[in-house]
Order: sequence, then C-alpha cells, then structure tokens
Amino acid sequence: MPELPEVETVANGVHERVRGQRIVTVWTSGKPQTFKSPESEIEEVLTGATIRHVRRVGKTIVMTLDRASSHDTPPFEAEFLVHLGMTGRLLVSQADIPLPPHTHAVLTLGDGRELRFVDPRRFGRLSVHREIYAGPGAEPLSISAAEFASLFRGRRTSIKAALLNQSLLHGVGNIYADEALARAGIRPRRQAARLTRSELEHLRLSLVDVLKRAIELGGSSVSDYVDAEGVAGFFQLEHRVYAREGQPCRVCGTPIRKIVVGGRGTHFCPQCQR
DNA sequence: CGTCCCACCTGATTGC
DNA sequence: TGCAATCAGGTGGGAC
Repeated sequence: MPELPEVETVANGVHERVRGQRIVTVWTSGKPQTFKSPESEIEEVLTGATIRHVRRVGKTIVMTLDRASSHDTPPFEAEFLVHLGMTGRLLVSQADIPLPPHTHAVLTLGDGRELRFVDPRRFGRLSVHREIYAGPGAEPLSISAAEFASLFRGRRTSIKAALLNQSLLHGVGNIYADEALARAGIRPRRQAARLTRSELEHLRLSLVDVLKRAIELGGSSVSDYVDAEGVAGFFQLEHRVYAREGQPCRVCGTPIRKIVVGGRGTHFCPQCQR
C-alpha cells in the first residue's frame, strides 16, 4: 500500500499527535518476522523514551527518541523505524478502543493514548537505529535534475523497474511510478538508459507534481490505507492509469491497458505514452 | 554488481 | 453456494 505520499501523511499525523509524549510501556506480539531488530532491544530502547520528532524517509516512518526530561538540547538517543509494508497501519488510539486483529506492537503514551502498529500481511518491519537514518536512495522531492538523470545512466532495465528501485530513488512505489510515467507520456517498458535528457526531466517534474498533489489529498486509498487517525486518502480519484484497466484515458479516451513489468501490474495509455 | 524472480503473509475478489 | 485460484500499495535473498 503505502508509498511516499501515504507514509508522509501518516508520519505528519503521528508527529502532530504524539510529539513530546513519553513512551511508558511497550508491548510486542512476538511474531519474529515483524521485528528487524530484536524485540528485546526495541522494548529496551523505546520504554521510557520521549518522542521528539516523527518524519518520513523514503517509505519509512522515523521517530527520533531521547531520554532527556527537559526541552534543552537533549542528547541523541536512537531512532525508531516503522516500515508499513503493504498493509501496515500506525494508529494513535484511545486505550479503550479494542485492539484490532493483527496488532503487532502497542506503545502506551504518557497521556494514556496508545500508538499501535497493525499489519495483517506482516510485510511491515519495526526496528531501532543508533544513527540518524538516511534511507537507501535519493529523495524524489528534493533531488536535482542532474542527479535524477544520472540515476538512470547505463541502466538496461525498464524505467518502471528503475523507478521502483529504492536504492536509486526511495519512496516511489507501484501507483506513483505508473502515475508519473503516465503524466510524462513515457511507456513503462522503455529502457531507462535510452530516455532522453528532456524525457527524464519531464519525468522528474511529473513525479514531483504527482507526489505533491497526492500528499495534499492525504494519499491514495486503493483498498485499506488510512492515516494515523484512521482516515482514508482521496488521490485515487485523480489516478490517470492505476487500477483503471479498460477505462478511457482521461486525456484521449483510449482504453487503459494493464501489463506486467518487473513482476508488477503496470497501467498505461497506449496512445499518450510512447 | 545489475537484473530477474520468487517467497514472505492475509484477505478480498474472481471464476469455475 | 462453495471452494480454488488469483491478485494486492513492498522488500530481500538467491540465481544467473
């Protein structure tokens, strides 16, 4: 599910709701796959820590923790990383609301509310980091035109697969790769290295536009994505191609086609994208 | 190293 | 109706 706009929406929502809260108790489910760091280490680092800041890096939610009691320049302690995978949710809830099925972590906060991690498919991951987390690739919203173009130089794979490679750009997933290529008029199977300089710049600008617009609308809710308050996003109403197979292109009316590229369902307009 | 493909999970939807 | 097959926003490891 969650790509850059959805993760940014959740991170911002969690930041507004829990910044400055102390984590009083930590419960974890014991499902080993969910915990990238040992559960004991996660519990040890989180218990008693204060959440100073919550941000997004790529598709990861990053919470900066410290143990200072005051506000003055606390020493950096650790970062708590939440990756939502396909179906993960990070929810700020009142403690009297029953725990949803597939809850894998519950942090009880100083004011009695709970920060809950819920993930039916268990592709999500929780971990702690001792350094400031930078992520595997470049940020799509701030990369320069020259750096963006250089990412694809010499890549023999498709532009679609390259956009999904998190060690190049991080944060772009299946929806926004398809939507950016649609807006840039580029076929998903084109070899990345063969795109012209101007096509690449068109692609970068399309990607920035689509990501910013999706953030404004709270992300895309295709089946089950919701923000930290349980509220859905609305960008799916503006999708040009994603999940629109057989429906008319919003620009030219040609039916949208769906193919498989790099093992992922890929949607495009055969008329507008060349 | 770059690239491809599959496994990892559950639940919703489709098709026989 | 019932059950099996298929598909889903993501990664990470093994094979080549």
